[in-house]
Formats: sequence, structure tokens, C-alpha cells
Amino acid sequence: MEERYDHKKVEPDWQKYWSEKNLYRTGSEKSLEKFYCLEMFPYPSGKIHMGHVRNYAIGDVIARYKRMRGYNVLHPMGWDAFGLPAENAAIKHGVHPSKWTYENIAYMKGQLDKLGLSYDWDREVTTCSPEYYRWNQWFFLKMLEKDLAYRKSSYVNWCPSCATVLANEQVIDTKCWRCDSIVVQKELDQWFLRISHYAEELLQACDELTGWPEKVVLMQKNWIGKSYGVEVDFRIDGTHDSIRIFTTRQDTLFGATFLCVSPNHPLSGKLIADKNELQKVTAQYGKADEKIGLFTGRYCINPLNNEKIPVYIANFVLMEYGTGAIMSVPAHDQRDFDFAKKYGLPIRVVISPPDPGTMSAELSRAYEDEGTLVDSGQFSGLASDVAREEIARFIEDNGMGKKVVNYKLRDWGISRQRYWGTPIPVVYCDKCGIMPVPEKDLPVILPEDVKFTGTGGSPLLEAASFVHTVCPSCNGKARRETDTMDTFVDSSWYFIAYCFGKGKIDFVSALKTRNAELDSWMPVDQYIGGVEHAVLHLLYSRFFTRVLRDIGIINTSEPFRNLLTQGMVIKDGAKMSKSKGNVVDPDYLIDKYGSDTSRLFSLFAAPPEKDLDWSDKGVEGAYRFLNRIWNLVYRNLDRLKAADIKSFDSRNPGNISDAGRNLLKKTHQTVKKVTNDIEREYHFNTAIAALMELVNEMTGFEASDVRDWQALKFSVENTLLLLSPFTPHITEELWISIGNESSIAEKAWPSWDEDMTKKDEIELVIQINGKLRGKLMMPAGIPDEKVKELALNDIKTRGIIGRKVIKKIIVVKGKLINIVIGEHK
RNA sequence: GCGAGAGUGGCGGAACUGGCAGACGCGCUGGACUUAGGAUCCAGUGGGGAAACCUGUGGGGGUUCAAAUCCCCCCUCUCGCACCA
Repeated sequence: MEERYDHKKVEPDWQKYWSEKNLYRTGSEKSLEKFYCLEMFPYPSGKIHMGHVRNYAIGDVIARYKRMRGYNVLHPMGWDAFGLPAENAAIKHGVHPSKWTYENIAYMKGQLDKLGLSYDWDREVTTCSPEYYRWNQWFFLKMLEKDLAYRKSSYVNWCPSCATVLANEQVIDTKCWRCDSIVVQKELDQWFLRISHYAEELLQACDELTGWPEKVVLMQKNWIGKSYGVEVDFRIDGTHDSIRIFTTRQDTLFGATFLCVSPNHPLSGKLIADKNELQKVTAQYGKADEKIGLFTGRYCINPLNNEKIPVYIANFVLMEYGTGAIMSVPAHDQRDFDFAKKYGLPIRVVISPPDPGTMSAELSRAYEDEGTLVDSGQFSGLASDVAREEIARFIEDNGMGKKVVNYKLRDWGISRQRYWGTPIPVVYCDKCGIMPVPEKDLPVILPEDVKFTGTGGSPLLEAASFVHTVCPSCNGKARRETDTMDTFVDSSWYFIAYCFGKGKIDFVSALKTRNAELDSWMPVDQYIGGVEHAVLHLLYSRFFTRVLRDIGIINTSEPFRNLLTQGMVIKDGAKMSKSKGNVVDPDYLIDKYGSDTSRLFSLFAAPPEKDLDWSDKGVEGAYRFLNRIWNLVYRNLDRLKAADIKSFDSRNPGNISDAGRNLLKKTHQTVKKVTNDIEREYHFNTAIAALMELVNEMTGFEASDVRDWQALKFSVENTLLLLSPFTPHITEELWISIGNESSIAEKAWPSWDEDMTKKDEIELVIQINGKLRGKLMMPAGIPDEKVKELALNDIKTRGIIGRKVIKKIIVVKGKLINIVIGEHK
């Protein structure tokens, strides 16, 4: 009799149907408002994990919802296909990175299709294909032209035993991942992108990222790390040289009792004669655990008070930030305080706290807050913030230094001494020097025929036909750059690549004649991905978008209008991971319960931005729910099919049973709630809960006449429509089962009637002195006076009030009445 | 250390601008149907109490007719940054 819900039958059929009909191909209707929905593309590691399922389920609901709301939706997917694991696989298992990557892509694409995700595969990008990475190279050339790419010396992780450079993730506990040798730092010439050029703009624009989580915006701001201060020259006593320091606390200048210089500072070699001693400090450079200093025997003159203070070389002073030298004010900086204690240096208080009682004669720690200046010459008595201004001006006026703004943001080093990445399009000519590869010679193809040994550096170094080339300028012998680009370059513009029509990424012509597609699709309206990309990927993408804007390709500055950072998938109290052994395999889940159930559970168990606690029992609950709907429809299939609601007006159903009318109202209420929950922060969990309530209501509903059956059909249809973005397969199936035409994905999102969402009768809460004392049913919209009368006449209320005096009565419309009573009369 | 966020039943989580705490789901208890049930359906389910009622949103104080929600203090956990001068 009844047909049972069999996801294995339903899901593949509909996936085939969607694919054959090309249902999710991006439309070209210019009249519709656009919506660009994007999930962070995956690295093709082999198989998708539950984090992917969650991420893509969220994105798919949004994309499907927006389509039903009448938007022209762009919902693409691709592969972040360059990267280290492919190379590691080559070293360990002898499989070529290309083969490994493309096989993984094929498998994972199959998995995504099995999830029923509504992607426009026509626009798929794969970053390891020459058609894609040629644009990395092209952008690089453009940035060279604009002086946004440059070369400088920098340090890399080096394994002396394998004689190769290691990525940070290949350094395990300061040791090489392959041979356990201690990793050392080695200096190499590398390519950098000048993201610092955009530091100020990237910071300012943070305030416009209103559709981003505040947390992420804050992380970006902190990463850029702007600070205002001054640079001041301290003359080295007995010489004409001076050391320039940077400080943000010029109000404490009179409290400086020594000066610290970075071991990497150009002057440090001059300041200290003993190279061995200097080497000791240099070896500890940047080590957070221990602060060590070395007295140089030299003194500097504080220009503000002409005081002689000792100069130290200190391992904690970073050469990369500020000027590589600092003044030390132990009384007002904890780190300087600790250093002074360690080396027996004087501590001089120059800032007095607002409440001086908090400051004892013998300082136990530095006072770092604001206060009033003391012992600071003509500036004594000023508040710190005022003094900062005054002293900065004094320094500038007297040629002692200048006001400066500093950023923590460093330029982006993109050189990687690896094979599986985009070749950097540069050649080195003995005669002409560094020569960019001419645009017409792009792409510089990554050679396939190379050997992977894991030792002796990048395989590209051994690829003779790749390395040996001719200089584009003098035609003489030249050597190719063998470094490849950081894979973050690939992902910094892929969202723009999707905007080109099918298979036609072409920035050259987009530069010649503005490509309307790009400008019409950008920015991404909704971006969804893990919070682990809160800084790097998102910042690089913001940077690239601006570079492309300035080159003249797009008119967008901010790539992502709204950002949703979904939480992790947790099981047994920890993030799912192979090493913890707590992973749930999506293949298994889809096989056992189907993709609808998998999607439904991951959307129901927690709001998207929170961590999701995995529960096998919870999955079964989701599965049960789908079965309940299925059974509800099939149990009543003939009557539902027979019910004709073409001309049925749910707002005015005519002569209908109370139960039928209530079901219609509940349906309207649910349409409203689900719509609002999706619109408001994508709270899918409560939206699904509302649908469960409606299904429970329908299950308990007993239709007794034609109108009731119409009401039930109306309710079922709306449930299916509302549920279709979450569980697209089962809703398609049931939609046609009750006599409709496919596809439900192409139907309009239902609307509600406000009057139908209002209750006829309300349950009024009676509080006495703020405590719940009873409830009364009364018609909605009843006047306050009448509410008071009914409440006061309520037998129970009267009993409680008794002979006590009524002090006050508060009525909250449609909700409650609070009667405040006092003592006996 | 700095910055951000969160503490609600046995569990995941609800509660829009202060207005019935615990929606929905899981689990649990009882029942029905069954040869059987780990299927399905029905009922119950914060704690205490036979009940009236009392009590309850990390702890303590406050504002208010009314507080999970607002204010102050404290505790715990999670996540980011971590020598940035």
C-alpha cells in the first residue's frame, strides 16, 4: 500500500534530472536583481569532510532560497588545487601531483553532486590548470610594472639534511617532517607583494564591512596594526652617529633609562666589537621565552634632557618593526621593567597615576596607563595624552625627529621553493639582470616531467629544459626563476574568475574593454567559510581586489559584502580529525541516510556561526522527520492529489472547520517564521524547528470534508516549498507525487498574509507582583479596561488578592497583566 | 599579558526591542500495536513536593511592576593575537 521513503531511489533520480535540465546554470536575465553566493572552494585533499558538508549545505540553502525569491543567482564552485599535500604524495607514493590532484577532484566532485548542491559547474575553476594560473603570472607582471611586486632578501626554513626549504607546516616542533633534523633559518632572495601600500585603505575600509562578523573585522584591524608615534634620534655619545628609535609613548621620554637595539640592526656590528658576544644575542633573536641583552659599552644622549643612557643589544627588539631600536622606560613598560630588574638598570617614574596612592615607593610592576607627567621638565603637569601631542610637536620643531605612523602589516612574501604551484614569470640574465617574462609568452607552463625526491630542493631546479632559457631582451643565455607562488595568490581572485562567462577567463580583454559581467556580479553578496581564514585569505583577497581595481579591471573595492564564518564540526568534545579518530565519513552518511538527512541535520543542530556538536542520534532524528513528512503525504496521497487548490484562497477559505482554519493559520505563521529566520542571520535551526512544528500539526490533523483536504494540501505544499532549500530531493519527489509539476526549485517562495498570522484568541498571563498566577483565554485585541475587568474577576485572582490593596496594574497588550498588591486594607 | 565571545534541563539548542524560561530535536519514563522491536504511534518529561505551592538561566549585588535579557563586582570556559615599542 504505502510507498516507503527510500533516499537511495529518490536522490540519484533528482540529481540526474537537475543535471540534465541544467537547472542551476547561472541565468542571464538582466531584469532580475543579482545575488552572488559563494562558499570557500576546497583543497582537493582526497575526500570531503563534514566541515565541507556543513559549509556547502549552508551556501546551498542560501542560493536556493534566493533563487526562489526571484534573484538571478551565481553559485559557482572550483578547486584550490595547488599545494603541498600533492607534492608530499609525490614524494611518499611516487604519484605525480597532477594525477593525484585531478583524481581527487573527480572523486570530490562526485561527492558534491551526491549532496545535491546547486552549483553552476559551467564556471568551475581549477587553479592548477594553465588557463587559470596564467593569470597569477599576468597579475604578477602588472604588479611589477606598478612597483607592487619586488625582490628582497628574507629568511626561510631550511633542512640541512634534505638540503631543502620547508614550508611552515613541514616544520614539526622545530624539526623536519621527513628526517627529524633540526630546521635552521637560511637567507634567500624572494619575491614580495607590496600589500603595505594598501595598509591604510584596508584599515579604513574595515569600518564599511558591516556585513562581516565584528570579530573578523577586529582581527583584520589588529593584523594591520596601525599605531601613531614618533621617531627620535639619540646621538651616540662621542660620535656623530645617532640611533633612531620609534615610540608611541613619547610622553614617557623623560623616563628613558636605557636604549635597546635589535641584533639585526645595521649599527649593531659597529656598536659592539666582540662578534662572538653579538652572535649569542643574534642566535636568540625573536625567541619569546627569554629576554637577553648585551651592554655595548656605548651611551646615547636623550635629546630632551641631554641625559647619557646606556645602549644595549637586545634579542627582543624586532628589526622588522619601527626602526629596529627602542628607548626603554622601565617605570611604564612591563617588558622594560623586567629587563631593568634583570640587568640592574635604574627605574624612573615620570607618569603619576590619577590616584597616586596606587603607586608605592618601590614599584612592583610598571605603570602602563595614562596619568600626569612628573619630572619631565617643561612638560611636567600635563596629562599624558596632551603631553604626547606637545612633545611630538617639540621634537619636530627642534629637528630631533618626526611624527610617524607604523603598521604591523608586512609585505607578502610569495616565493615558495616548491614544485606544485604557479611559476613566477621572471628570468635571470647575466647581462640584463632580472627580466620579467613578456606578456605574450604567458603562461610559463609548469613542466610535468620532473623528479620528486624530497631532497636537494625544488624539483624545478633539476628540470633543465625549464631552467635554461633565453633572455627576452638580449637573447643571451638566461635562467628561469624556479620558485613558485604561494597558493594564497590563487585564492585571492578566484571569485572574480567565476564572473566571466562559461570557460572564458580573459583579463586582457577585460582591461581593454571593461567586462560588464565582472562589474555586474561583483561583489560577492554572501561569502561563507571557516573562520580560520579570517585574516590571511580574506585580507589578501581585499588586497587583490583593490589591485585589480587600480589596474582598471573592476570597479569594486571590497570583494565580499557579507561574510558568514561557520563554526567547526565537533564530536566527542573535539574538532573532527583523523588523528583524534572522531571523524564521520560523509560517504557513509549519505549511503545510510541520504544527503537530505545529512544536510538537514547539519543545518538543524546549531546556528551556522556556532560550533556544531555531532550526534549520531540527532542524525536519526532528522531522518525520522523526513520519514514523517513522507508518510504523511503517502498516507493521504489520493485525497491530496484529488484536492484542487488552484482557486483555493487560504485567507478566505469560506466555510471551514475550526481545525482546518487553525491549520491554515499555522501555515501562514510558519511561512512568516521560516522566512524571517532565514533573512535574520540565517537561523536555519529555528526555521527547521518551525517546520517540524507544522508537520506535527498536520500529522494530528483529521480532515473531515473537502475544504479540510484543501487546507491540508495547501499546508503540505507550503511545507514542501519552505523545506526545499534544505532538503531538495525529497521535496521534489513529494511535490510531483501530490500532482504538481517539477521542478519545485523553480517555484516562487511562498508568501504569508499578516492577518492570518494573528491569533483569534490569546492566552493572557496573569501575574501578581510579577509572579505567574494564572492564565485566561480571551479574544485578541480586547481593550485594556476589559482585560483588567476579566483578570480581576477571575476566581483564582480574587482569592490571592483577598483583602489586600491593589497598588498598580500593568497591562501588556496581548500578553499579560501584572497586578501589584500591597498590605491588607 | 592583550583582544573578542560564551556560560540556560541528562544532551544539542529556543526565547525579536526587558513581559509565560526550556520552542524544536535527542535521550529518558509509561502505554498501544506486535512472534519480536533497536520500527511506528500515543502520553509524560527542569528540580523539589501527594498536592496547593516552592524553586530555578555560572556566583554575588543592583535597577524595574517585571531580568536569561539592562548596570556593577567575581568565577569558569572557548577562540584569536602574542615581545609590534
